[in-house]
Amino acid sequence: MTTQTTDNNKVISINPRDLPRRFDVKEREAYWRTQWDALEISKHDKTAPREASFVIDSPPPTASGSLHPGHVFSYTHQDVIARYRRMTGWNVVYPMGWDDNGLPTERRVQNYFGVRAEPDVPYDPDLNVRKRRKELNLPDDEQLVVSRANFIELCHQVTAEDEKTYKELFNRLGFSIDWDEEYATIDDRCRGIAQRSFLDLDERGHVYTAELPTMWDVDFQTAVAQAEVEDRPTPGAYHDIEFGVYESLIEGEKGVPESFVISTTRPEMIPACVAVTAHPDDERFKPLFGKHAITPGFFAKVPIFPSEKADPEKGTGILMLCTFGDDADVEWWRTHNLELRPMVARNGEAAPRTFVPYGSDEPGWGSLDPNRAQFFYDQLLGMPLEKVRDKIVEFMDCPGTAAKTMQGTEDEVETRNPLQSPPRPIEHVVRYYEKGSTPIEYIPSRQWFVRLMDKKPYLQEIGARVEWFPGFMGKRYADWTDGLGHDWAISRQRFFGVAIPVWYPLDQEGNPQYDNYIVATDDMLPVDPMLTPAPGYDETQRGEPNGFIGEQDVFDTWFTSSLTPQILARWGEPNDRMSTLYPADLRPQAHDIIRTWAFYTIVKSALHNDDIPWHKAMISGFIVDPDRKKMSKSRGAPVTPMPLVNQYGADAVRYWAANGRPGMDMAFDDNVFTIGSKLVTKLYNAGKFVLMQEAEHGEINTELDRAFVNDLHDTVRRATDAFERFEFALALQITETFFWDSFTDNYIELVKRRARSETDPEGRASAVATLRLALNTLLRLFAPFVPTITEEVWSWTFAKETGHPSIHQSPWPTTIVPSPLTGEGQGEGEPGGDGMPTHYQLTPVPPPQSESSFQTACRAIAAVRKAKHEASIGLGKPLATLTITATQDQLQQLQLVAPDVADAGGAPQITQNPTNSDNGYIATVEAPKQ
RNA sequence: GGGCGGUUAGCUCAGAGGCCCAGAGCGCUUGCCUUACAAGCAAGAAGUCGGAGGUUCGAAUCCUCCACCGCCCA
Repeated sequence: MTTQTTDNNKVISINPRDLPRRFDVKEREAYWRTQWDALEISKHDKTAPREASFVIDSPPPTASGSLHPGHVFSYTHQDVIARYRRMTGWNVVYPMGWDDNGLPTERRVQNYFGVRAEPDVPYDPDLNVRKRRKELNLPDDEQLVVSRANFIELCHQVTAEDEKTYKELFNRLGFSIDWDEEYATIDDRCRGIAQRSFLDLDERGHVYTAELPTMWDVDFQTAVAQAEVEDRPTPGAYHDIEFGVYESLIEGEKGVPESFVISTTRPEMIPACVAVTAHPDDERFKPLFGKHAITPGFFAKVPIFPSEKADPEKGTGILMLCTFGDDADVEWWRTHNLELRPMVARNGEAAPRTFVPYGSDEPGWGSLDPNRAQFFYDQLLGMPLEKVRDKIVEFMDCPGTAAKTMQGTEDEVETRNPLQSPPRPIEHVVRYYEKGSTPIEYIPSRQWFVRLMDKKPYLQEIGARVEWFPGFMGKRYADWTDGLGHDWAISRQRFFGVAIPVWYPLDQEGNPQYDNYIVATDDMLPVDPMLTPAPGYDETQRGEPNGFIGEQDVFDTWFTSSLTPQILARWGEPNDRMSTLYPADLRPQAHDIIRTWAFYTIVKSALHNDDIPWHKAMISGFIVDPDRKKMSKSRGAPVTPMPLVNQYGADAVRYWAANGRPGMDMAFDDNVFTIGSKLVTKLYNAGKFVLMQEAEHGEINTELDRAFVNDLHDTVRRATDAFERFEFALALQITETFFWDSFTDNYIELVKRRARSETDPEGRASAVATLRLALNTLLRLFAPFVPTITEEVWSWTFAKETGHPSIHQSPWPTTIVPSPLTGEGQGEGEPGGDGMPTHYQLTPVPPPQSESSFQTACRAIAAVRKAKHEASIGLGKPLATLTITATQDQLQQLQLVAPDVADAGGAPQITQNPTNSDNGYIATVEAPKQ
């Protein structure tokens, strides 16, 4: 690009012939990405004080997940804010991390390599999966069993590859991420911080370990937390099954019914039934309260008690409690001190159990007829619950399971089958692990928990101190917190995760002393208790009586990712920056993870720091299908972002994303990409036109120009206001409308001739100065949205003129915006120190005689166009005469800008025709005689 | 069942007390190769602002109820 600098008194203009006719998006995007790296536009000043910094706690993506338009959408929102904040003088800290530990990666590794980890397999330092599979002649559908350490290595290998794909897209889109701050939630640093978090929570008494019924996924065989569970409509069936009444059948008590019918969707849980309940006001069952039921087939004697929570409308109104069918069972079991009969093994199959007579010393489940119970039960062994259900229904449809047979053998007793009628199919909602495909079970197991149930009001109070954009998202957080039903289960029975830094001493018999657990000391972090001995022990004592064992479980992924503000601030590390980077300023994220990421981050910040994790949370919406449904991978080919960038260019894709307001879902509509491309082209062409005008430097002295600058100021003010409220979509719209309608379609057309005038050097200088001021300003307003094209046009002359090689390092065009330089902004800012750059001031231009002069000119020229159109005169054709009819007042207004209007209309001058009726400006035109 | 959003032109969406007797882009109709731009410019057609009440001089906008769509939670 060459610029012409003829002499010092002329503006620097460009020769359009130096520029390609069309903007080569791909080539220039690649060029500017490289330039931005060289100019370090994404770097921040590590020595800057807290109040001058703007810290973005960006979401670390799971790279093993698939990229989709939603990523582009919400990450663009962040970058728009980051770029805007940089221009307003903030020291923007914009890091990026990867949240790769956890199930999605494990699953991907399992599928990708065809492997499975097992804890006791020895590590193979030279493992080559493909080779080994071949050696063992494994069929494709059989998994190779590898060691935990090998498996973890494979996870790292896969995520490293996947991260590249993400990084490439992020760079293509021009995200101004500071990659110096890159982290992964599984790297040494983050593992250390996650474990430090555990140590701190332990010290403060917020964690505990206990053997409790916990929500469990039988496929992945791990505990899951409430936040990871979702309800899904699932086909099921009601089974009406008759239970016996002990007091009546066995003891012969009069006035007590012999039996009652329970309607259940989970007949497979009958062996685990430990009680029966109905509503206390339910007349039908009042005689049963205080008595005992006999379960069909397994002949357990279980109490029948009244409970307010039983719904008389549901089923037959009386229900069985099992250990454990659902949340309510857990609650009843706890409050009524019921027996524990857990029948589901961790793999989701019926676990081996022994039935014994009541009163026996043998361990086992009591039964009035242990032999028959055992006979039935043993047929269920090794079956998944679904099969168990079928089998039990089968049992219930034969007389031998009837409770009444307790009075004698089935031959002697006239009875009927417990199953009263064929199952009645229904659809009901069932809880699933969000990544699983088999319903959640409640299985008693030893887990680690963070105590939350006692902290709801406190957590709500902290959440309320965060400023949410849009505001209603704050209510989502409050509602979720309000509805918490469990403490946070933080242990997971996985491999690729952060180890829980605890050990358990073993007693003389080699039994673990869970309550006397040993935690790591801070200087050991990060630590793997499976590899490092507990403090005070040596490795030879591992697993030995009086020795120790290390905790095998790892943390819930959210346990680490909830620490992103602390990770960024390097909490507890030698270069701890908590005092300069914490709490963060902005948490951008989508609304689906308010209950997880946002919630847990607030939990951690509250418990560790008694503070908010960030001042503001900007919540992005979702990308939905054109039919308003959630975009799903299952339906058709998913849209992947990279082809979109290739097709439309990064700026156009960003334009699309920036059109989605915070909190609002947006339909996927490729139309908007086209609009974005058009904007890019328009900026290119408008830039070319403005900068090719040659003129002397001069004052902006013409009424039209001054009025236009006045409108430009107004646009800057409104766009800035919108940005300050995180309404970037509105800011874009304001800028775009002004650019397209006011600037290119009207102002440029009005001054085109004057800008080239040979006879009016002052008017020409004024026009060119205004054009350049407007372009310069509008480019800056657009820069956060379409960084490439604005940088391109900026580079032609403005980079040199302003001394800012990159527009992205140039100041935002206003002085009213809050920033560390003006001492406003976050509310706690201090005035900027000496040597800080001053804001870019719009050239002080004197006010116009009438603020509406520009609008007047626009209305008048529109009337001229209309007249020309109606007279079938081409817009570019000259006119012999131009008469404008309007009221006296309007004509007076028009007088101020008449020469420009006449010029733009191609007329020598305007003939005024006053009228009393106000119909706006009406033009009458005459073409020149041929 | 509860909470939160949404419902405006054929499509995608702005507008949240008077500046709107209703706006943009796309699509549609008509005209224009006007030396920045045909990926453009201009002129047009097109909507009882989901429904019903209410407040008000005045309601797309505020209040109440209802319907439908979506999300979250039971």
